[in-house]
Amino acid sequence: MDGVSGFVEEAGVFYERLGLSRTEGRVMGWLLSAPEDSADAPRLCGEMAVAKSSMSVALRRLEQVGLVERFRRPGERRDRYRLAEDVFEQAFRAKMAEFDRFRGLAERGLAVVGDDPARRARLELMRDMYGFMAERFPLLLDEWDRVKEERRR
Amino acid sequence: MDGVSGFVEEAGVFYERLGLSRTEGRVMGWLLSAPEDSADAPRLCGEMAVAKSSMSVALRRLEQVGLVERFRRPGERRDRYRLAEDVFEQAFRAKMAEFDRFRGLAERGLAVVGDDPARRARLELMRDMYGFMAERFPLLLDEWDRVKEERRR
DNA sequence: CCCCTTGTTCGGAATGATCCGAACAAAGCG
DNA sequence: CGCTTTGTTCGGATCATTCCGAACAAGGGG
Repeated sequence: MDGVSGFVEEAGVFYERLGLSRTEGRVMGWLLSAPEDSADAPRLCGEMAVAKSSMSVALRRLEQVGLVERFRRPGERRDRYRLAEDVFEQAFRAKMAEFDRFRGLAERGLAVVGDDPARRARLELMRDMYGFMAERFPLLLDEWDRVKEERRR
Repeated sequence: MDGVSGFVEEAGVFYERLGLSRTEGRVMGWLLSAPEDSADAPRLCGEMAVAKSSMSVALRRLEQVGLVERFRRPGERRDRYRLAEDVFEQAFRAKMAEFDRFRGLAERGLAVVGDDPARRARLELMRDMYGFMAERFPLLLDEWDRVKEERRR
């Protein structure tokens, strides 16, 4: 209870800001702080008082985004859900993709703007900066992998 | 009219995904591709067919977020608006702040979760990773500044 | 002192997203 | 073949956000 359900709720509004729905965010929060490392749908429904239909779409979307994995133990009849092995890395990659879409937007802008240099300068800067970031981000992830390994010892 | 208005609209939905409103996003798009580097409110209202009340709140919020600057030429009676000098950098810093809030969320989780190691491990990983990113991000911005200067020559 | 311009605030309408309960599809078991 | 369990889809209700038009404040000429 208690502190935990507060945390779940907080995670809900948190992830909501990132484009997930409230319940999707709550599921993330619950799984992040869960006693077990996976749960089935009825459990999650009861845990956060949500209709199973809503839970169905929430889980499916979390799965599609790559934050949650769906699996089934052999012989079992219902699916179970757990955080993807690389949830955080996944979230970062999503951010990176966002950067790349920004670069794309800048390029679309350059395509429609004329050739007035002053007008192009801003968009070129935008394209270059987001391009730079999209390029460097994977390296940062690699570096994190190394640091993580190092800290583990 | 033309490609440009299409671009403005596209920018609208783009920035909407980032938490701005549609019209706020359109303003960003218009300023990004504008012939002049600033505009006043009536101009923007006419340009994208929006009530001046809506434009008022949109501009104020863009100003508060730091994406747009409000200024007035001496002797003039109405405000003008332009993209902040460091729009993109500003946007990146906002992202970084987001990372830091994530780290905070992880810490709140650690505070409410017990001391079951398995349960703490995930949240600790989350805290460390977002902490790492929040730490490295400013360096990336510095690096971009250098690269930008270098390319300029 | 009055009026005109500029910008903000307020109440209500419209739009969109989310969520629920119920109906539906699929699949395994007896 | 039924029956049960599990998961998805659908229509409608609810809720939040956005936007508009009108009223309101502030300030600067004349």
